[in-house]
Amino acid sequence: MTARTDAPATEDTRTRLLATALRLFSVHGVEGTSLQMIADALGVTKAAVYYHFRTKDEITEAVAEPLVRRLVAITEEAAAQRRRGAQIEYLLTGFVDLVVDNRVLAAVFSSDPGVARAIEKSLNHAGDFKKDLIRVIAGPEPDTATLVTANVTLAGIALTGGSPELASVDDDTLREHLLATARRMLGRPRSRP
Amino acid sequence: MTARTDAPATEDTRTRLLATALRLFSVHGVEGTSLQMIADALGVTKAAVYYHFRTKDEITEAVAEPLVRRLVAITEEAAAQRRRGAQIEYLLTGFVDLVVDNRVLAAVFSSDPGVARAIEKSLNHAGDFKKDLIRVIAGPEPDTATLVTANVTLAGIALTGGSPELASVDDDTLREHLLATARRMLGRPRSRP
DNA sequence: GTCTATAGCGCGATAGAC
DNA sequence: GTCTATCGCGCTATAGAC
Repeated sequence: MTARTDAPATEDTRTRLLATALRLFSVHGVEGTSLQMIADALGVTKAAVYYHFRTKDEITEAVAEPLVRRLVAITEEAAAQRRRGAQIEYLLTGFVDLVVDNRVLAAVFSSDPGVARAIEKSLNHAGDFKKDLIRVIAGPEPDTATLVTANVTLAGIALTGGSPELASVDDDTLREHLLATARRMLGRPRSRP
Repeated sequence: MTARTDAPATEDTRTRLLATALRLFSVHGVEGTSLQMIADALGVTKAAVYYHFRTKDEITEAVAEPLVRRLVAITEEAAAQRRRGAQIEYLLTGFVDLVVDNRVLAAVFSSDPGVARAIEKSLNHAGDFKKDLIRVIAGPEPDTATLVTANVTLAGIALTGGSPELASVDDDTLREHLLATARRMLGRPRSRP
């Protein structure tokens, strides 16, 4: 029973491929990364890449999947908190951690239109995770003001993580400042008229 | 002296082309819009488009130019205000107006990596307008906390303008809420420790 | 099961006819 | 000022070697 598991030996190349794609996506963006680049970096041909993934969108989705999974998990766990304050606090810390851990990639995935399409089309939940996220932050039946604030905060955090001006800031410092900024926006929703 | 001005009769087609490109960019994004689409929408061939612009980047730049010009003007006028509070207020209202007037396009231009490249490579100031913008908001020699807040706010506003969840909100309402959000973030910088 | 070779098609771009 | 023709490259697809 040494080599008879369900997981095929392909996993290794597949994993290397995803790691390579992730690195290239972070540097050149998704649309800026060609299958040829990925193949060259791996030392194989384009067709070999095509054996593991049938389309570029599938690669994009596979690279994004761990991030989206983590985001969905954070959203669900946040929603499970009893107090509203705890829900928001849980989601903010989780979201900021995610962005800081993936800096450039989070910005690329938040902004690159090709990525948004690939993710929302395939990651089976049909791309509602973004809506769920906003709903936890803004609460049930939010007014427009709250919706706008939630959108600005989350979009701003995601993009700011990959901002070149802040590349020299270390992770812990960035995390702290992003959290402080977010809390200032959303921490005490009851203090609004 | 009817047809002997320096401005060639080409201006008309060029303008139509830019208007068409702007519309298509707003719908499909820049990378999602092919020269063929633009040509078809105009009823000409790709090569005809190439008579007016040498590259797709040039079209992108030309479409973005009025927005960037307005942004640069707003930044300069804001910097010319005497009091810090007036500087921030001027820049915020101008920036929000710009975003609301161009909703989808502002989001596309803020996020699409292809656009960022095209703009920053060609619009002669070498793309420093973004830095200038942040500098007015964050003030001279800003600390990291202020930099982060400024980045989150501006990026968030630009992206939120084009957010599908807020498409049904009318311009005036959106403007009001974006401004309120921004002011809450940046309006009173002295109230920070 | 993993890869190479090769081909089709669309896109951005160029050269040159009208 | 607009067109046809053509090129190189990127994504996709298939046939077949190992």
